[in-house]
This record gives sequence, C-alpha cells and structure tokens, in this order.
Amino acid sequence: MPEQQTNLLAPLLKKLLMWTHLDDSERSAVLALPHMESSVEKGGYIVRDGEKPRNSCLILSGFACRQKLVSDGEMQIMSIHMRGDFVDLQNSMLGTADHSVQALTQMRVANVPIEAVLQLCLEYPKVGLALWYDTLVDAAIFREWIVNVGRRGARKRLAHLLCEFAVRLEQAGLADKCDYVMPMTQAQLADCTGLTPVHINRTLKGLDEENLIVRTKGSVRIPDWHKLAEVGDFQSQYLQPQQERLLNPSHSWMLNQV
Amino acid sequence: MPEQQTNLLAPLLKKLLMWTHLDDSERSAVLALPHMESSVEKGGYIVRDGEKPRNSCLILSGFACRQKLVSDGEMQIMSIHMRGDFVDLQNSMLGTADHSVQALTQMRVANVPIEAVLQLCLEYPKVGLALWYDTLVDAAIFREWIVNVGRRGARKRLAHLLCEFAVRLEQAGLADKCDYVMPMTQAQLADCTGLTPVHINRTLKGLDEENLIVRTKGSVRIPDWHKLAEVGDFQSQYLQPQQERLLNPSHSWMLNQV
DNA sequence: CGCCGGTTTGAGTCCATTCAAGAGGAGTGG
DNA sequence: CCACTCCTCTTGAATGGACTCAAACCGGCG
Repeated sequence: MPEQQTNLLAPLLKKLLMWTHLDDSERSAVLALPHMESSVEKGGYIVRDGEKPRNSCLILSGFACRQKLVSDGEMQIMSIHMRGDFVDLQNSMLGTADHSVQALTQMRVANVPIEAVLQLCLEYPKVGLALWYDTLVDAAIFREWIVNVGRRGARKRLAHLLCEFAVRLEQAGLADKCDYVMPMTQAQLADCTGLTPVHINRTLKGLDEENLIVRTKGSVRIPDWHKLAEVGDFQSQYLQPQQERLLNPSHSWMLNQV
Repeated sequence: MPEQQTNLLAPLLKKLLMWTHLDDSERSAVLALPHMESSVEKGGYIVRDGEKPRNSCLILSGFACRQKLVSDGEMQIMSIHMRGDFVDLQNSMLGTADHSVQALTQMRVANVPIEAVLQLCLEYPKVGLALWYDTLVDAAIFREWIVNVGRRGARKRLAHLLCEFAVRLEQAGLADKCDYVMPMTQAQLADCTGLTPVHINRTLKGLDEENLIVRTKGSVRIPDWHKLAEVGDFQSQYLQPQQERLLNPSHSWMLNQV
C-alpha cells in the first residue's frame, strides 16, 4: 500500500491514541485498513436514513452532521462531525442506517469497508476497544444534547452549543477555542437546538449584545470563555474523558495480555 | 462458581445473542464473569454523576433511568432501563460518570467489575463486539430521544415515548406491547420529554380522550397500536436492528476467524 | 443588474409554563 | 378506626417564550 494512502488514516489513529495506548503492530494494523478517498459536495449525503452502508467514513476535511427528518418534514440535527471523526461507524455497525449523515461543507473523506473494521476488531481486540470507546464518546455527546434541547432555554441552549463547537474544534486542531469559523447557517443551528431560524437569529443577537460572543462574518469570537460556559451550563469533561484503565498499560489486568 | 450465580447473568447472554452468534466457549465466558448480586431501593443511585464506577451493572428486575441535572435544578432523563440491560457500561467504560443512574423502582442487580468486562473483551473479541453493539443500540435510542424532545410537540412526544416503552417491555419479555404497567410517575415522564408534569397530565388526558390510550390505575392499554404509532411518528426498527453481518456466521469474512 | 441564499426585524399567535388549589390514595401513628 | 401526612394526579387561570407569517436587507455571483 502506497505511503500516501497510509497517511490518510493518520487522523483516525491519532484519535484512537487519545483514548488508549496501542503498540506498533496495532498501530500499523489501523493504518493498513483498506480505504478509498473521495469527496462529498456541500449538502451531499454520506449515508441516507434506511440505507445499508457498507463503509465507515473517516472525515479528512470539512464538516458533516447526523440528522433525521420527522413526519412533518422538520429536521433535527443530532451531532456535528469534523476531521478525525470516524463517522458512521454507528450506522454501518448497526446494519441499517437509522439516520442520515450529510455534508455541511465540501468534504474529503476516506471510506473504509465495514468488514475490514470488524476483522480488525477481531484480530486486534484492543483496537476494537478503542473504536468502541470512540462511539461511547459520541453517545456522551448525544446525552448532552438531549439535556440541551430538553431542559435549557434558547439562550443557554445556544451558548452550550457554541461552547461544544469551540472545544471540539480546538481538540481537532482546527481552530482556537475562542475564535472560530462557524461551519453552519442559522437554519442549521436551529436544527441542532430544536428552535426556529428566526429565534436563533434573535438569540444570537442577544448573546452578541451581552458581549458573550462577537459575531464577525461567519466566525464567532468568545471574549470571555468562562462567562459563556457559565451561561451555557457547559462542562467540557464529557468531551475529554480520561480513562486511566485503558490509557495506562501498567495496570495489572492489562499486563497479562498479549 | 455456584450454578445459581451463573444463571444470574443469563439475561445478559440472552441479550447479546440477540445481536450476534456466540460459540460455547464465548457463552460460558460471559456467564463466568465475576459478579455480585445486590438490591437497590426505589430512588437509590446505581451511579452518581462524577463518580468513578468500578462495576457495570446488569439489571435483574425493576427499572432504572439515566438522568442529569442542569444548573437550575431541573432534571432530564435520557433513557429508561430494564431487565437484561447492562446499564452503566457507558459510565464505567468512560472512567468518570457524566450522568447518574437512578432506580425508578425497587431493583435487583448483578454488579460486574469493569476490569473483568475489559478482560473478557480482549480474550473474546466477538463478545467485545456484541457488547459494543449493545451500546450502539443505546446510542440509537439517544438519537431518537434528541429528535423527540427537539422536534415534536407534546402530543407526539408522549405518544412516541409510550410506544418505545411498549416495544422495549415486550422485547424484554416483561409485558404485552398493548397493555403494560407504567413504571414512572407523570413527573418522571415530564423529565423524559422535557415538559412539565402539569402539561404531561393534560396531554395524557388528551390521548385518553382520543382513545389512543386507556389509563387504568398505573397501567397503560393501547387499543390501536397502529394509530398511536402513527401519532407518535414511531418506527420500531431502531430498537430491533438486524445486523446480518454479525448475526450470520456463514459470511466469508467471519469464516476465516478463530 | 438581478437573482439567490442567508440574515434581520416586526407583529400577532399559540403552545407550554407558572402559580395555585383541590382531590384521591397509600402509609403511619395515635 | 380515624386523623394526619405525603405523594401523585387533576384542573383552572394567567403568563410568557418561542413560533408563524411576512417583509426587508445584505453580500456574493452569474
């Protein structure tokens, strides 16, 4: 396999190494996954609700979201994804997609056949644990979003969402936590928060007037992180869990492996 | 290990076998997991937000919920769990709990040390996949709840929730889909749906008056399943995924295992 | 220039909330 | 056995936050 292709999967390995330690053979097994690069235009679908995806898709650049339509045609966005996210592991593992994954911007992605992923997990169980772990972090984000749309008013809801973006963008090495380019329109923010575009607009304006954010041409600046986090009731731990049991290879239960 | 204790984990094995095929050695490895039975009184906590749980907990009887409190003291419930659910695999895998798990009723549970679960996953990767799969189904439910609280009005929201209970209770062999005992108070239903207890009460009354449900002393009867599912925009697939790649051991990629 | 997608603003409406009070049951203690 | 408390459920009236409908604005682009 050409060197160039191997490098494509580097963001995936990097993310897995955030969750656990992997030895050389495990690392190269990850990088050796078969994959095919492709690009998706803005608004295009990576998977559609109801399909049976055969690939899982690593995001190399651009942004995507998980979304679902309800009977009256309204949309709910359930999560946002960016470089390094192995999006759609969820759908492809489950067999039939229960939601769509759509490109918010022009994207480059690497498609990995799901069979190869499963094979990898069987041969290298620790890699399997790391991938599992990755989907558990996704689940933690889902839970946080349930709380957000369920029990916070528009102001807090939006503040929380802006904080989550900030931390995740910084985590992915794509932006400064306190100054980033918003990859979404106000209508899409509305679909994230369960509000209407009009009300997002007014709420955004309110946050701006309070100096909690400064909006300038598609980007958001956060003058006082602590204040916005306070308003949004935002704690970042759920995005950056530290699992010492997985991370630290010196623990006894892990020593008697291999 | 005494025969009686081995049987305690049977509901877990049963659930895993819904997701995938396991051979004899894998099955007995699951049943051989160390565990300790205990009971939790109504309102008691299995894990509290912020703790570092050392066990994962299999529900033997009774009901529990995942919940989180927001800054103003309001609660959001994120999921309901029942017999056979290996609840808190989420929290214990992630190291530090990002939410609480609370007993809705008196419960009997079997506690399994998380280290033993990890060990099992490393020795029997297919069991690891099955457990992973189980948490992915949980994640699918989370996504559905985001849509529910985000984009459906009170009537649809409640109808959807009642449908989900119905299917899951039947799936767990605990009740008839169209006639079951509601394990929650109206205040707790409110915390599931992001509404107020008062409005749950009125909405419930409305569903009753429309003959979509019949309420009788703590239990719910559904005269016309199809109608209620229609109102609640409810599709049950997300609860009963069929993963032929995992289920069917005859597929080529699985044959060259072992 | 004129179109188009996205943003902004206003006015009126409605769904769900808040506040408040009463009714029904289960459990406890005198 | 009744009085008492506690919890849940129920109902009414008033309030309010978010929605709907509608129009205007703005920058980018063919």
